Formats: sequence, structure tokens, C-alpha cells
Amino acid sequence: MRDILGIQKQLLPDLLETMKKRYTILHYIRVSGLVGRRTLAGSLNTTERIMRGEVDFLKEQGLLEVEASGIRISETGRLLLEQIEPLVKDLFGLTELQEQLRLHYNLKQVVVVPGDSDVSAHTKKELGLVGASILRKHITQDEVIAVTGGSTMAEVANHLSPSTALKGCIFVPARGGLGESVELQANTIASTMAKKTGARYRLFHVPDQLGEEAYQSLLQDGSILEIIAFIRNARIVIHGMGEAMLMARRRRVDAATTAILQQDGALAEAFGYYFDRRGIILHKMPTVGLRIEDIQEMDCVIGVAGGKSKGEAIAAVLQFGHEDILVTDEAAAIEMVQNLHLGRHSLS
Amino acid sequence: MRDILGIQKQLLPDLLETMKKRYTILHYIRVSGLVGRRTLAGSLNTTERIMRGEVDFLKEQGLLEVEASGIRISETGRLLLEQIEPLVKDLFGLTELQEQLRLHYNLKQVVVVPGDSDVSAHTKKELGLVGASILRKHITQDEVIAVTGGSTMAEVANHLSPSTALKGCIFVPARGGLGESVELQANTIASTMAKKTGARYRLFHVPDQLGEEAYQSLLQDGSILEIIAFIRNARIVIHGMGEAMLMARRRRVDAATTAILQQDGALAEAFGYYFDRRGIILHKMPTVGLRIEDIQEMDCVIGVAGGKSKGEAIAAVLQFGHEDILVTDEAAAIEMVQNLHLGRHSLS
DNA sequence: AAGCGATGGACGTTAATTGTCCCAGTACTA
DNA sequence: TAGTACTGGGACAATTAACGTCCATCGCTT
Repeated sequence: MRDILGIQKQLLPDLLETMKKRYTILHYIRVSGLVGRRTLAGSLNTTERIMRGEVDFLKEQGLLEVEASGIRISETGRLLLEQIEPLVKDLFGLTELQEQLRLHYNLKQVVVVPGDSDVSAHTKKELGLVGASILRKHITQDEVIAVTGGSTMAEVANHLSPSTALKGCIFVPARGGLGESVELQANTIASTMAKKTGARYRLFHVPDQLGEEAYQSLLQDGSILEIIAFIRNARIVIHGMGEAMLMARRRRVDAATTAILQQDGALAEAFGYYFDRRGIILHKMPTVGLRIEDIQEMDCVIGVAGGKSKGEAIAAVLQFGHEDILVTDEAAAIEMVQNLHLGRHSLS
Repeated sequence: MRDILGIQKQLLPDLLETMKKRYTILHYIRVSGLVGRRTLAGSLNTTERIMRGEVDFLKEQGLLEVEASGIRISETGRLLLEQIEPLVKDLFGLTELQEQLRLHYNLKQVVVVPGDSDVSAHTKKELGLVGASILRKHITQDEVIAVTGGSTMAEVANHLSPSTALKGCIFVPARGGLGESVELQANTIASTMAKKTGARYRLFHVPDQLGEEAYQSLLQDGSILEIIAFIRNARIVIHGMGEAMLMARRRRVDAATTAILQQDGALAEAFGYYFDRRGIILHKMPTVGLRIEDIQEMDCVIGVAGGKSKGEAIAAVLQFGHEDILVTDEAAAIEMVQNLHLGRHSLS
């Protein structure tokens, strides 16, 4: 039932919006009993004329009865409302989550897809699909797009498709090697994205574990300098997020650092930085690339991550406060919103 | 799955139409492989500009890849197409039936609702719903609407709702008493419709079995003459259809007539007339009201009937050739289309 | 190399949507 | 019973979106 809507949304993006609008009107009229057009328009804060169009439509469909004394719901309309109620409740649950997260973390946009990436691979795919579509929408011209690694980003890459608008873009890894397995490395993701879209890409060839001297000498290298310049020019970055300790283990962070992270309460990891619950950076992976100050100046920071287990981590990264757009799934969103409420309680 | 589509059909029929359009385009492109915009427009008979809008949209959604050499479907698009196929088939298998019937019988409009009225009462309700909505759409001003009896028409009456546009109308029974039970008599239906819509009505008080002299004297009666005049003025008639022998039995037609009907191959009954397979009238019930020549002059003859068992009967009435609009269900439509094909075979 | 068919841009025209009043009713109240 | 505060529907200008049409440029094939 839900997936039908997901499918339709691709062909009719404003389907849900229209459905919601008409449902709301119908619902309001049922509750009100007999109500006037202008009153309706006022209550649902839209204009009289638009409300008139909708009412005309709903009347035409036989869902409303409109008399000189006002508008009331018809028997058919009442029946429809009963049938559609569970569906709408389900749907608006998601939009409600979106709004709550958007407002609380002051984001430009939040998209919550139904399901739990921890449980269903399909949900993760949808995360990728939505992530790809959002990325596509925010690319305005030839520009540099910084990406990170991870399985979610790999999924985003999978769902990109060629487009002339993207032809002039350049995908670059946000930071150097972070010890991921090859297929989940930022390098791989960037090249996949470029291949899928027909764009170009640059790779970061940086050894995983880097000593200080090596680091400094690397910064003298021409090709490294060039790609760093690219990254600094990026207007868009799209990245995954993960649980701190899980990522540390996966990236074979040394025992000492891991212990410190654990001790300091590291919760989340994103583009090579580790965050605690308050969104404060505890540690950065020893590699080159995107810096914190670069992120702050980005026009468009897109975070994509889902799964109930990642809820807290995502919240921590959002707390950091430099995200613009979040793409997540229902399970993670619910987790985040619950913690958000708990937080309020503990403060009061 | 089906009910969600049913809901959407009521709440956003316009969006479903665009969904179909976009699906058709996507489908066509998948089949064609690489195809040009103008070729597309020609094949799907729309204009180049409109096709361009749609292609732009689908490209934006990442469902198409458009290059200088033409348009092809993307991986995402192919996936979507697979997912949406059953849904569309469900939705438009019916439209295909509609089109076949409409073209073969040269009708203005055919609506096929999903299901089988023989099996499900819900399907019959939907038949009524659609019938009512079509009736509503075809009423332009204050006018006379002739109706017949039967359970389907009762359902239509149930789903009518008040409307100022209908206030000035007058519902009249198409023909006098036809021996139906009270709640299914045309008289009852006409009065129900009038009450539901806030319109007026006239009744036909005619004894069931009528001798010739009685018939003649009845034609002198003032009130009878008045209502007959009304009927002759009707621009719209909405009627049910039934199986001939079933109707004869239900209406207690005398044994001799029944035998003749059976012998002559009576298949269908509508507004008191009995038809054979070729749509030729075999017999008319001895009562007053709507005549064949009246039907021929009507602007809008709406037939409503469904159920697999009625398929043949409906086909016979359509063969008669004076219907404008048909509302039926999936089971009956399939039955009719199959017979239609059989007919072709036997001719070749 | 030339020709055909492709997309994408440009722009005037047309159609639809929308904002805004007003009018003729209806229901409720004083 | 008279008045008031609503109601839907009609009308119309203004704005906006959609559409038709033409042309430039690009890519592939012959």
C-alpha cells in the first residue's frame, strides 16, 4: 500500500500534496457540518478563489453537497473519508516527522522515506533514490560536488542517471582515504557517480595511515593541491553518516584513539569527523580534504542516512548545525524525534 | 491495492490521467529504445510542445536519459516501469475494455467499474455511484429525466445527492407499471431520485395488466396525458437492463407470451421492451410511456447494468443501437468483449 | 563531407488560474 | 418580524502558466 504511493510519487510528485489538500478540505467540512467557502478558506489559510476551485471539483466528484446555505459533506464523501483516513494518517505521519526535524534543526529540507534501512534493503534503496533526486535538483550548473563513502552513498550513486545538466560537473571525494573497503570508499563513489551521470571526477590517492611528516610532504604535491582546490570550490557536498564506534572499528582506527573516542562519548561520524551528542567535534581522521570551515561555507550540505540504529548518530551530526538537507528513513526519524522530546523533558 | 486506486480515482482523477500519460510515454520509449521527441509526439498523437514538457519532467525525475541523439529510458525508469505496470494494467485494463465497447457499439462514453455485480454488492454500489455521477454531469438545465426500475437503478438513486443544478429537474418513470416489486418500480425510483436531489417528480399510476379497451380509455385520462407529454419532452433517459427470461418471470408475464419470447430467442429486456441477440425488438410490455421513436430522438440514453450473467443481455440492447452511454462492470464487459470476438470469428 | 534527425532555446499567442467584487439568497437572532 | 451576518455563484480584470512554432546547433549515419 505504501509502496504504491512511492511508485506514483515518481510519476506524480505533487500527488501527495494534492491528496492532502483535498483530504484536509473534506475532513474540515465533515467536522464543521455546514460551512461557508470563505470561512473554509480562512481556516485552511488559502484564498477564497482557490478554495472555490477545490470545492467545485469535490462537488463535481459528488463528495460534497453545496447549497445556498453552505457546504456539507455528502454520503459518498463521508464514505471516502473513512476509507482514506488510515492512509492519510500514515502519510502525514511522515510529513509531520519531516516538519518536526526541519524546524528543530533549522534545516532547509527534510525527506523521510517509509521503512527502516536496518531491516529492509529496499528502504535503503529508496534512501538512495531520494538522495539522488535531491542532488540532481540542487545542481544548477557546472560545479564541483564533494561526496563521501559508505553504503548509503553507494546507493545514491546507483540511482543517479545521465543528464546533460550534470555533464559539466566534477565529482570529488570529500576527504582522502578513510580506511573503508574499496567499494565503499569516497573515491569509488565519486567515480561511480561520475560514470553514471556522464560527468568527470577526480580521485584522492592518499595512503590510509599518515604520519605527520608524510602529511606535510603530501600537501606539497601538485595533484593533491589541485584536488584540494577543487574541494574548496565545491558548492555542494553530499555525505553519509554513521555510528562513531562502528565506523572506528570498520576503519581500523588504532586502539588508543578508539579508547579516547569511547571515553569522550563519541556518537557519530561524518566526512571523517567524530561528533559527540552535542554535535561537538572530538576527533578528525588524519587525512586531507574538506575542512570544517569549508563545510560552513557550503551552499548545500546534504546528509543521507537511515536505520533505527543510526538515529542518535544522525541527531548528533545535525546538532553540529551545518546541515542543509537531510534524507533519512522513518525508523531513524522516529528515533530522533523521540530523543528530541526526551531532551525537552530533561531540560524542563 | 485496488481500493487505494479507487480512492484516488475519486479524489484525484485528473492526476491519474497524467499518470497514465506519463506511463504511456515511458513505456513507449522503453519499447522504442532510442527515439526522438517529434516521433514520440506523432506516435502518441500529441503535440511536440506537450511531449517536450513531459519529457523534460521525466528527465528531471531521472526516469529518462536524453542526449543529442535522442531519448532513451534510464535504469531507474525501467525499474519504475516494472513496478508500476500491474498498477496501470489494473487501472487501464478497464479503459481498454471501455474503448473496445465504445468503438464497437459507437457509443459516446463507456465506463467500466472493476468487479462483478453478480458476486459483490460493492460493485453494484459502484455502478450506482458512477451512474449517478454521469447523470449529474449530463444535466445541463431544468429538464425532464426519464428513469426505469430495477435494482441497479435503485442503486443509482441512492447515490444521487442534492445540487442546485438539479433543483429544477423533474424525474418521471419511463413507462407505466411493469409488474416489478414496489421498491424496484420505476415510480419508486423516480421519486427517490427526486427526493435525493431536491428535484420534483411525477408518477405513473397504471394498473399492471391492461386490456385493450382499458388501455384506450387510459389514454384519454388527463393526468396520464400530462405525464406522457413530460416523457416525450425528456432529453435524458437512464435505464437498467436485464435478462429477458428472468425479467419475464419476475414480472409475471403470462405463460403464452413467455413461450413466444423463449421461442424467438429473447435475450434482453430494457424499458419494457424485449430484444433478441441482434437487438431486434420482439415484444413490448402492454403499458404506456416511452416509445421506441422517443428513444431514438433522445439526446442522452444512459444504460446502467453489470454482472457477468448480464453480459449477453447488455450486448443485445447495445446492438439495438440507440444507447449513448453505457455504465457496466468488469465482468460484464469482459463477457461482452469475448462474445464480440467470437462473433468476428464466426463471420470470417 | 553532407544530410538527416536530434535537442534546446526563444518568443509571441493562447488558455487557464487567480484575486476581487458584487448580488441574490438563506439562516439565525434580537 | 426585521435585521444581520452569513452563504454560493456570477463576472471580470490581471496575472501566470501552457502551448505552438520556428530556428540554431549538435551528433550520428551514409
